[in-house]
Amino acid sequence: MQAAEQLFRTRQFHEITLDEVARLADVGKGTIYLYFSDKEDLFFQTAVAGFDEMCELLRQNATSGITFHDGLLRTCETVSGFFRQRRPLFLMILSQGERAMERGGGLRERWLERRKNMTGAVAAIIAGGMASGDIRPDISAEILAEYLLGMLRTRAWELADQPGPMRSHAALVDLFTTGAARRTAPEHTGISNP
Amino acid sequence: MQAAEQLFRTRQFHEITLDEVARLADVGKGTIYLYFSDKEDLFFQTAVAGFDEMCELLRQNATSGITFHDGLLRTCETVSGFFRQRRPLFLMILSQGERAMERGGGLRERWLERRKNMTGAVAAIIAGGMASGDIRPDISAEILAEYLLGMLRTRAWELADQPGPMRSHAALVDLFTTGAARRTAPEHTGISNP
Amino acid sequence: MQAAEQLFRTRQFHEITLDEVARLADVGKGTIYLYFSDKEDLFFQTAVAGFDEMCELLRQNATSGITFHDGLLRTCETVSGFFRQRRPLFLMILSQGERAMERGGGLRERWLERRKNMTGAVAAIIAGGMASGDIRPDISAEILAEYLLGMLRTRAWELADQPGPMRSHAALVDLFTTGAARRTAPEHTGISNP
Amino acid sequence: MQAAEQLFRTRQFHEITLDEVARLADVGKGTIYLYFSDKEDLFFQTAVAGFDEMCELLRQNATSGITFHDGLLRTCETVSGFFRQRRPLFLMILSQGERAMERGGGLRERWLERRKNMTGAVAAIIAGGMASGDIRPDISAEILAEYLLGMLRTRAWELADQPGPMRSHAALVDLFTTGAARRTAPEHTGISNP
DNA sequence: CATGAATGAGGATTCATTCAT
DNA sequence: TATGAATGAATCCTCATTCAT
Repeated sequence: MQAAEQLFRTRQFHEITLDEVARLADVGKGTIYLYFSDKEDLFFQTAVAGFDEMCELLRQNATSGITFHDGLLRTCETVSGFFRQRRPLFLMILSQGERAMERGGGLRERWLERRKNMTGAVAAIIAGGMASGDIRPDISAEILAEYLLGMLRTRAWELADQPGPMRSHAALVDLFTTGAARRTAPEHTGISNP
Repeated sequence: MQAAEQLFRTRQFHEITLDEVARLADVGKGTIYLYFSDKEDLFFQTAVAGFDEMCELLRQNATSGITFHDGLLRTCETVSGFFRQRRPLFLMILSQGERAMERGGGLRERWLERRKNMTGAVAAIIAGGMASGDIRPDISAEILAEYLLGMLRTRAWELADQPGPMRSHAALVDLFTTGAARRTAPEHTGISNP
Repeated sequence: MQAAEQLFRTRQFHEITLDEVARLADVGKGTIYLYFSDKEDLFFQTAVAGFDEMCELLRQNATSGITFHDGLLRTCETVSGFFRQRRPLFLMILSQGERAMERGGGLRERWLERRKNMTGAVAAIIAGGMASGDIRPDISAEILAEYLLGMLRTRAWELADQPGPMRSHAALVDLFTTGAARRTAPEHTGISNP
Repeated sequence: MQAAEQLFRTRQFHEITLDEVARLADVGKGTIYLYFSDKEDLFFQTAVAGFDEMCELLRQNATSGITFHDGLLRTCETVSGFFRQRRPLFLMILSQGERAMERGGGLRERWLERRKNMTGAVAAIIAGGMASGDIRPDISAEILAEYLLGMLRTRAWELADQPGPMRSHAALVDLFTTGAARRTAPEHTGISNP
């Protein structure tokens, strides 16, 4: 049924009719209401499932025995794909997020849990970097994770059509780790200063 | 009339009725259609005006004769306030953005222009940092501006309720400029590398 | 707009669609919602208007300077016509009555007031009969009015298709006033015993 | 299965879902359709069963060897209980009555038969009164029965919350038999005229 | 016989938009 | 130019009914 999340990937909550969902899922309209109490419920279940899927991928990245740098790179790729592919879905999550807060039925809890899950998955990888001495320890891994996610979102949405060298995730990781300031000594991340 | 953007600040596009807008603006409903072709048009005009307002502020920051670092700080503060205060407005822009693309009437052009305006205002400040040698020149100022904006958005939205030291803009600027990597010489808030 | 009460005269609440009402009233569907908050509201306004109309007629009967007996007769005719013509409307009132009690907006008060109005109009005539010595004083006029209304309802609904002498209102009034018991001495109401 | 008439006692036809009925009866929803062709059929069967039950009680009253007056009193008590307890059921019968007329399947006949049954049971008792000389013979027992039922309905529905002396069935029987007119010889509860 | 998941027709309600004044 | 009453298309949701198991 969530296969009808396909619609949520490309269009917005209020642009999608349940008739459409039903038609695409090839079920009767009433059938949807057997499994979801609401249009909103359908949306949240779908969103939550998306999060879970991504978190699963992230966790797989984390457990594979590669270096921190490569792990971070792969994390970026995973998240990037998700963000780019599901822009409307994430927009919906963003905009409907607090709407969920006002609803009963434990949605609030489930929602916050998933959000924390996603951030946590990235934070875990960053925490690994702290442990290995690659990442500064003076900012919490969670906050760094949020900022990294913010940059990835920017890349996926605002810079989606930008050409050029900054397209590589390596460059993004470099910016995230070494910052925007000019460096006198060349670094190890592969982007050579002029 | 745009004073009715007050509504857009706290609620979503499809949650706002034109009756409300008209009532708040204290005009007849029909009057709106004398000045805006559409509900969507009203929205875009409002959004664009918001952008212009912010750009104006940014430009004032840029021209005042302060150091790059202070200018960047003030820029962050300006943008932050805008982001925090107008989360729903920006969400609308984000989500309705491509809708605008498909519409006629030069909206597409006007929209892209304003977006470029905002990014440009931040980019100009960053370009100043490049000129002064504070910012690495190997990534275009526009892209750096986008990322900075992304971090500011993250701070305004995702980290809105986070307590602690990362709340100061100084900390955010530090992260943006020096990066997340551990530095050999522990130097926490300075900008220039040793 | 209440001219669409015509529909309520012949069909039941849930058998009537607002499309029908709108079509018959020759207005847009939305227009109905400008004047009635609800389908239920439309129903109650209509019902109340019906009551008022009947009460108006009853009051006209009461004020005309005729004997008690003739007044009662005319009252019966008036009520009868209403009952027969608006069976579904009254059924609705009956069945939706308590529904109204649970709703806010002063509907409860308005409803009880109208009901009391109708009973009161009949009770006033009966009270006249008490004053003139025609009606027994040991039962309150209101209760007698209720029973008379009950008999009229029976006549209008259950006996609608009964042929024969009991069709005349005179006979009903006789039954109401002199009762069902056998009388030894002939009375003054015109129905002679065999 | 008709044990689910419990629902019909307190709510209206269109407020009751078959899911509810099935759940309460503790059978599958489909099972209902094995025994009833329709929701309406279920309703009529239930209503008819209610009538039969009441008629059975009435017949028991009639056959017990008590005086006419006591028999009438007990009849009133029996019917009253039924009316008060099943107001919604009778409303349904009233309002759906003609709907039954338009349906095939002999429902019309079955319905009219039961109606005649109930009236007949009361009429039989009244006919007994005619035979004993207690009841006037110039109005058919059936019609008198209808009016008596009408008064009982009024008492059960309209006067349900009325306090005071008219609450006793004796008073109602008195009104029915001796009428509302003032009597020259004040004789308040007796049945036979002097 | 019994079931209950699936169905989809049907209806109340909202709200952007128009247009006569 | 300003208005706001009128409009009706659009959509969520319910629930009687069916039918494969």
